[in-house]
Amino acid sequence: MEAHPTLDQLEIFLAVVEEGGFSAAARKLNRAQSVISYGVSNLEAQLGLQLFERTGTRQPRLTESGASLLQDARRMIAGLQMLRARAHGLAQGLEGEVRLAVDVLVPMPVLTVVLESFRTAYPTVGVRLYTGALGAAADVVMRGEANIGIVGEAMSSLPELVSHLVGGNQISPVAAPSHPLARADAPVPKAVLREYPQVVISDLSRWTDGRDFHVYALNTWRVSDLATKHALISAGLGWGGLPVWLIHDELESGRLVALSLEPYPPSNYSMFAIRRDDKPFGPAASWMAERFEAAFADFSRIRK
Amino acid sequence: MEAHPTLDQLEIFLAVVEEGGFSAAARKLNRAQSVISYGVSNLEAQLGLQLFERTGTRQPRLTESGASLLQDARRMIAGLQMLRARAHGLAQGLEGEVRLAVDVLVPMPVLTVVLESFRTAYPTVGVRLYTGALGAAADVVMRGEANIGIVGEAMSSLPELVSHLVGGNQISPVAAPSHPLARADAPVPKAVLREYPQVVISDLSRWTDGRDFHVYALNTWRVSDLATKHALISAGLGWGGLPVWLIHDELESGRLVALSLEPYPPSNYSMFAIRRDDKPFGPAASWMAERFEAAFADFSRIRK
DNA sequence: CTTATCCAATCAAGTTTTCCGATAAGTATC
DNA sequence: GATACTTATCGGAAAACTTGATTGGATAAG
Repeated sequence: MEAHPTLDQLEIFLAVVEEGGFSAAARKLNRAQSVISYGVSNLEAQLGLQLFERTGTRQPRLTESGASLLQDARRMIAGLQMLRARAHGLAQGLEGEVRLAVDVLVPMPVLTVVLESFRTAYPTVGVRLYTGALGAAADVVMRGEANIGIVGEAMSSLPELVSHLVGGNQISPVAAPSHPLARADAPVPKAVLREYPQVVISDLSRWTDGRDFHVYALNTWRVSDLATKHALISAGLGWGGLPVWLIHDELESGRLVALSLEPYPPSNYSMFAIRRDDKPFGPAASWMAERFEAAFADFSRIRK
Repeated sequence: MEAHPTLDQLEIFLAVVEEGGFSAAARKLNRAQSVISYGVSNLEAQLGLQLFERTGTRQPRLTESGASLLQDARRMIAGLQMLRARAHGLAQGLEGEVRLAVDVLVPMPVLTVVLESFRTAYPTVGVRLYTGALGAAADVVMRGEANIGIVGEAMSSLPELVSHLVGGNQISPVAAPSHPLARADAPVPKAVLREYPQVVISDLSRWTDGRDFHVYALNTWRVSDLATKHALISAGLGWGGLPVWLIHDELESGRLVALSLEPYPPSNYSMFAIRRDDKPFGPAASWMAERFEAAFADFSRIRK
């Protein structure tokens, strides 16, 4: 009653079920047949019930109870294999977890493709994901909460960070078709531009405090995330820069219009993988950084 | 390398982490302190890594690897307890699984309340849920695929079934307010009624084949589920009976109108728990049947 | 500074468990 | 009925586990 079932016993149990017999299980596990018999009867004694119906018939059959417990046994063995795989990875220097901070400008298709392939390549390495605008993602890396960040150019040049170019991102100033700028003569000079409210992502981290990028208007809407910026611009409340991947369909269908502005041409916003200089990548993190580079390349190839 | 970690070792590991020390873990587990030492170092050897940082310090601290594996270890022990609990239940005659077939007329709030309380009362008993209209649910019980059914009156009187009244269900003929019957003089006689298309749930099981209940119209829409019936009636394509619990809000707001029909008054449709006479309920199934009765009672009390 | 206390590691010895190989008893198939 | 295959069981050997005592080290109190 005190005694626990053993993983060994559960493994025997599974082998018997899968192979359909005690002897076959013994062969599969490379152990004596008596061990199987012994193991099964011990397991049955500890659980206080019969797992197999073996009334002299050639093949023992699972009882109903056995079938119910089979699922638990499978879970246990799967968990064991997971644990062993993780331990094996850790023993070889793999991280137990990668904490990734991404800027909101990283195209979602790139992010999902990378995460998906990462999961199959490193099933034992957990992923923790932080997202933030502009400085926020870099800030998380600076504080050591994330060990890899994918951020824009401006953030990657801080002295405590090591950065590596992984790809680019087309940003274009846009507005709703009903917006006056959409119908103005191109290119719009700076002096005109500043008269129209601009939607700007603002960020509360200390690294970008007070700095503005491509802000020309006197009047700004400050939002904290890309979705809100997108919504405000779509609603015609103002103009602003948005990544082309996000609004590709809307540009095609005319629900948004690309603006031609003198001081703000459509620009390629480079993205960098960053880490703190005193926290080198483990194998999984550096694999992930390479994968981001490849995914960015694939992504811009498809867009063209 | 071949040797598996043992559940015993994992339990020791957890105890050390929770108690914060080897000796404390020994006290908790009522075992000699050397066992803890032995067990931890064996586990570390088998996994090929260090779990604790113990550089002469008073309290051993988890390494990063240890923290990663801790979660797996917890899962394993939780799984073990689940398995043992299920085995304990099975040994005492509990079912490993209850297969429940419900008629679509069972109010969803009743069903969810019962399933929720069942899950807390019998966490080790799995539930498989079948839903169907009219005969379908009873059919599943007849065929032995489900061991408990909650069905309407007509299905419960088959000779191979044992049935028990668990509650009732108000059914009312209704139509959209735009429907001619909604504005007709009440009560509508049968001869008039048959001129308007009726939406009827039809069921393909052999037990109700060819039988119809409360079908008066010459022209019928035959659908296979309640949601479709509901949608067709709401759209004004026809009239038909719907359970009051489903359309309570729509009756209040006037989006549906209760009809007063001479041959089809609002009726109480009784619901029965059924089982095959040669397959008696186990303890969990009979608890569930009782719970359905209580839930139906609560439900109709609240509706009043 | 000394002493007492608590801790983890290790060792030797006894006990229990597990394993193997052989054997027995039984069942399908030919 | 012979044969080839099962599962159960037993005895002896090997391995693993447990215990209790001891050691060396770190902390806290006197």
